[in-house]
Amino acid sequence: MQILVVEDDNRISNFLIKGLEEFGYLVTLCKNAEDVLAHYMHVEWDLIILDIMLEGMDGVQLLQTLRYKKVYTPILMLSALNSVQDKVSALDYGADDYLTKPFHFDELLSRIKALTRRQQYQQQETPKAELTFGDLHINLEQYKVTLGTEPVELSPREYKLLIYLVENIDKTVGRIQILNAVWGITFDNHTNVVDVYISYLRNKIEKGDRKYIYTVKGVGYMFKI
Amino acid sequence: MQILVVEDDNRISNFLIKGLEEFGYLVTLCKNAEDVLAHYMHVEWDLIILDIMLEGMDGVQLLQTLRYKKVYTPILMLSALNSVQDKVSALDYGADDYLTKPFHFDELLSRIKALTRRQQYQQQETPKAELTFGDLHINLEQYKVTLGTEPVELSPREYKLLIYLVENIDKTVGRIQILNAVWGITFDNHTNVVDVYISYLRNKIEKGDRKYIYTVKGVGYMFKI
DNA sequence: CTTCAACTACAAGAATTTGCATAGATTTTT
DNA sequence: AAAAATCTATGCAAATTCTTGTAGTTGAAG
Repeated sequence: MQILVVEDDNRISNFLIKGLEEFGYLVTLCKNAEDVLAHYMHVEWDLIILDIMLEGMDGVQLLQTLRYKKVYTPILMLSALNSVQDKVSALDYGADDYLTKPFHFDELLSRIKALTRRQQYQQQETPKAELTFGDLHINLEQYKVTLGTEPVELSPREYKLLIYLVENIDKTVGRIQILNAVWGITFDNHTNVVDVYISYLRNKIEKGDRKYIYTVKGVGYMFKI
Repeated sequence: MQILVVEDDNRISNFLIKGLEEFGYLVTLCKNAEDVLAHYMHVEWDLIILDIMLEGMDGVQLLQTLRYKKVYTPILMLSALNSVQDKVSALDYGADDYLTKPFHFDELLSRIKALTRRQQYQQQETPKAELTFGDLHINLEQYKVTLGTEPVELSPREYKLLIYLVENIDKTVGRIQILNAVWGITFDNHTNVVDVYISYLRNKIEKGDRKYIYTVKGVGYMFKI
């Protein structure tokens, strides 16, 4: 689930990103409205969280522009004020929901769930806590991976990568695709972090001679039992 | 057990919060009806305690609005007057119980117990007052923790944190999640209070070499026997 | 079958982040 | 006023992340 956060206050954006990531969302931050239009529109976001108050073009203007451009991604507006006027204009211009700061994180989560319900049933109709692939066990609640009975110590990034591969089991996923999903949207394609982390993962979960991660030359990687 | 108190008189709210926390409830205060609708509705409260007299939108109006919005959380109304009219309209509009100030705390407690009985049997078929994890005993009624036979002196915040971790036993809880549940609403993630209090707790309950609180790197903490 | 360019694997280490302890400032309670 | 509790700030060691550079692999053209 990819969420774009448009917010120029670092304190708030940090809080949002960290919190949402704790709950398994992939979050990308954009600090101003102009950049959203210039660079972030070609990505298919599941949700956009948009602050009303922004330097330069403000949130409502961006909202208007997006809807004018026929972007129908669910949009959740954030505002510091509980101004009725703001709320009305936001909803008038096509926002899907509206939340005033500060809020309980639970509340944000439940609204996100409501707004992305359409997509959700595909991914998590029954959120399983335990996944098993041969010897490999992944406990999603405990963030714990074991190989047979042996625990596997994965760093956060390694874990995230494994989860992504596993979610796309039997499908080849490209490097850029992985980069987007695991590292967040980035325009840097002169990096080989993906290769490096695939290598780390292999060292940790393919200690036996069982193979899980297959290289698809020229394309990317595939997780397979 | 999470209780929301809606009350604008500080004297009364302090009294309620302190008293309820002594009996192990997690209490959140909201000072006006508007904020309840704006910020607190999407949290799954076990009980809402609602003063009839409030600045702005009053308790009965809020009650009506909540029920109209299909919020079926048990609601206990508080009133300064023993007005039959108030009582009738409160119960008419869907309050579950009604209490006039001043009241004996015992009475409030027994009504809370009655109102939350429905949920209780789901969570704790036999509502245990005493939780035991290895050497660690937590007496919820007496707000007392012992390690073996040795009493453990916890500050209120430490206790609240412990209870939250224990309620989520075997599940990893993130820092933001903890911050929200134990410290209340905040946008501040440039704080390390959670870490500090985890450390305090560990010092107090892991005096032997038994471990209870596990760090999940990059994510948060997990309570485990 | 050999060659070679493109692709992949991974070691080493620099840079950054994280978790934790400690000290002390501030607030609340007694 | 004293004590307790809460929270901030800081430093540091260890873990993590990511870059760079090199060696190895692959597979298609000759």
